[in-house]
Amino acid sequence: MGVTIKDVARAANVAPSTVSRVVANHPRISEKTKQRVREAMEQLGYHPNYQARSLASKSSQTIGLVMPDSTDRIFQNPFFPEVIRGISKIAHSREYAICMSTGETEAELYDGVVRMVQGGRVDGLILLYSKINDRVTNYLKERDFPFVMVGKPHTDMDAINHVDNDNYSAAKEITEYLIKKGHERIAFVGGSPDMVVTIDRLEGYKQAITQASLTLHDEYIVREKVLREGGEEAAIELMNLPNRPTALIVTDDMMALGILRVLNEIGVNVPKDVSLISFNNALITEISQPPLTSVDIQIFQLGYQAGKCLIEKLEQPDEPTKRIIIPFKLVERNSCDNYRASTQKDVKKKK
Amino acid sequence: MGVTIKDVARAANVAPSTVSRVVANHPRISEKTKQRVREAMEQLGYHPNYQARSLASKSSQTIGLVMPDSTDRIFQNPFFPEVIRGISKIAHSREYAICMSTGETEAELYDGVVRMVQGGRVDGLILLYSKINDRVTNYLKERDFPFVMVGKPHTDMDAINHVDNDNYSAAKEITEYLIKKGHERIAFVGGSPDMVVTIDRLEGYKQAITQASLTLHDEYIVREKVLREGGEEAAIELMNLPNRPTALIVTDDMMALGILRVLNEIGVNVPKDVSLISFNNALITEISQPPLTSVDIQIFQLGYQAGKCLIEKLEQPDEPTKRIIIPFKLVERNSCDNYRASTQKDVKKKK
DNA sequence: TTGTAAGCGTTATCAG
DNA sequence: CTGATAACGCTTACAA
Repeated sequence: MGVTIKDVARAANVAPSTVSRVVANHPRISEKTKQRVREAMEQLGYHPNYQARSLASKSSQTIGLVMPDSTDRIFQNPFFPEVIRGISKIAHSREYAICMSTGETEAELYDGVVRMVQGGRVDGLILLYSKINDRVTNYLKERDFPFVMVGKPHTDMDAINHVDNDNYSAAKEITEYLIKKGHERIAFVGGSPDMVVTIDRLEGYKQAITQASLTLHDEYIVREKVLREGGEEAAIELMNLPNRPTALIVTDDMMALGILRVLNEIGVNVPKDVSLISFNNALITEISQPPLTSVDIQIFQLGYQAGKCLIEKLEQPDEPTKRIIIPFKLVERNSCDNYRASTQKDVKKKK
Repeated sequence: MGVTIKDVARAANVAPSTVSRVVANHPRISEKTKQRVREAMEQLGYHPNYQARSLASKSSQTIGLVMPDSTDRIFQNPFFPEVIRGISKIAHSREYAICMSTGETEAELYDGVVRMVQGGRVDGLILLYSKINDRVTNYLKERDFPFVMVGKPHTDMDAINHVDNDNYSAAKEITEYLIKKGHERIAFVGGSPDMVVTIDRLEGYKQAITQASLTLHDEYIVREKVLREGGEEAAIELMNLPNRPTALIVTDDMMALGILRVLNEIGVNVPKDVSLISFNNALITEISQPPLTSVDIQIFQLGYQAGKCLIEKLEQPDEPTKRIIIPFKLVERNSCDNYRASTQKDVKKKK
């Protein structure tokens, strides 16, 4: 295919090993030869062969990305491009390549990961999801293969590098935010119940409700597997409740958007009749009408820090296990309003 | 790191080369030894080392993905996850890995590609964009490196494998669709003017307008670099025109969504006052209110076929250059209506 | 500071 | 049908 280290060596009148050293910027090499070799490289258009390098050095300088299985349409969630952008950024600057692994089913995905790992294609992995009892996670832990998780591990928190938001606090905070606005009947619409993020946020929500001495209604809690369709059905059911909620916490912008639509269809106005608040702060929250109040979880940072953490681990294997918490920020737009009893049929107290 | 071909050979009492043959499913090998070797592999948990394999066979079995530079927020466009899903599907089934290349600037991106190519990291590339005078494209053409483009090449159409929609016809068709609905003042809001897709669609639009003997107003044609913000400004300008359009063709769903919002804000109702039709048929078109009429360009297929085309090229280098056209389909939702003069101040004729 | 030579884990070319 | 053996392009002791 191309020009090899030997060609360069010949051209520069040095040994191949010297060229290798120049490429690696080895300190004990004279400036003179460095110059000479670099010129030769330039002239011949030399580029190191990564396969050979990997083979010899037993490191591929590439990071593997593991997506959740793409059976549902979760993939269309802008979350992924954005984390990837963050990971790319740091990877690029540290000269790591990025390899993706996807699969339609969990088994396919697992297979892909095993091949990547055992085949030596990647030095480490970043898991772009966190769910309970995950085969991939178990496999990696068992093999003691370097990886970092975006999200909170369900078990072994202290043994798994991860970068996450404080989802518990975030959910608690926005619930309190709604309570402060006078809402007492607040519903929670979460994603798949086996995603850790759902669990955490639900916990924060519950805590806030309880702490405010409000009653926790089971009917107000919905967790749906499918990102969109589920949310929409859930919304209708919630609205059909005899004592329907006046505010909705939705754990994903896309889902919230879907809910917004059905609400409109059945004549429920946001934010007048129902307040809506969601997570992720994707581009669409700005575009939506009304623009959605949403929790900015800093997806880009999530990715960037995950990448950084992994690379550090790879380059200094004795680096301690880390837990990195990315701050969140509530971005207020126009989907939340104060509770006004007057607009509701089933009036309670409250002015 | 792990168990190698030699370990397996020893365990099965054969030569390493025999193991290699078994892995490759070489025909001239007895069933007996195949069995024996396979058992040994199973027992030892053998997985071939890809780096070594690549080095020896001079093929990496991986496909590189080249994204557009991520300076604007184009990356948040659901187009990308979806093409990637398509590419993944075929890649997975043919046992190819996927390597991503991104960069913030064009230069960074170009660098990444060169490293991938010259470093032997990938056997071929898929470009997920098509723009005029692209450095990456030129480089690949010059080196005669296998690649396929998603979209239509600006030049050398016959020499570049590509998969595309017939964007000219698509645009023409939807323009005619609007004309049939009675619209005579139809505006075109496209993306960056140096993306080939913008050029093609604009051409189709123009053709339809001219063929219907309507006048082509320059003020009705807008091309904006930035995906969202641009579109929104454009919409306001269009609406401020003395003779404002009654229908808008927007070349991207996200953009259309943004436009939809500003239209609402300035009191212009879609579809009553203005009809809106867009491209891509992303999930958000269903969620939007009103749901958007959009052209389904079958993004998944675009990716799948691009992957297939590349792999075929890689495995049979004498495969002729291909041009694959994926059919589109207009998906009617609720953002288009018949033109009704009554709702407009500046009444023309037309019933 | 630089050169020599032995791998890294495969595949491929010959023999047999 | 199977076994030696030489690459593949690079890194890295070990020498010099």
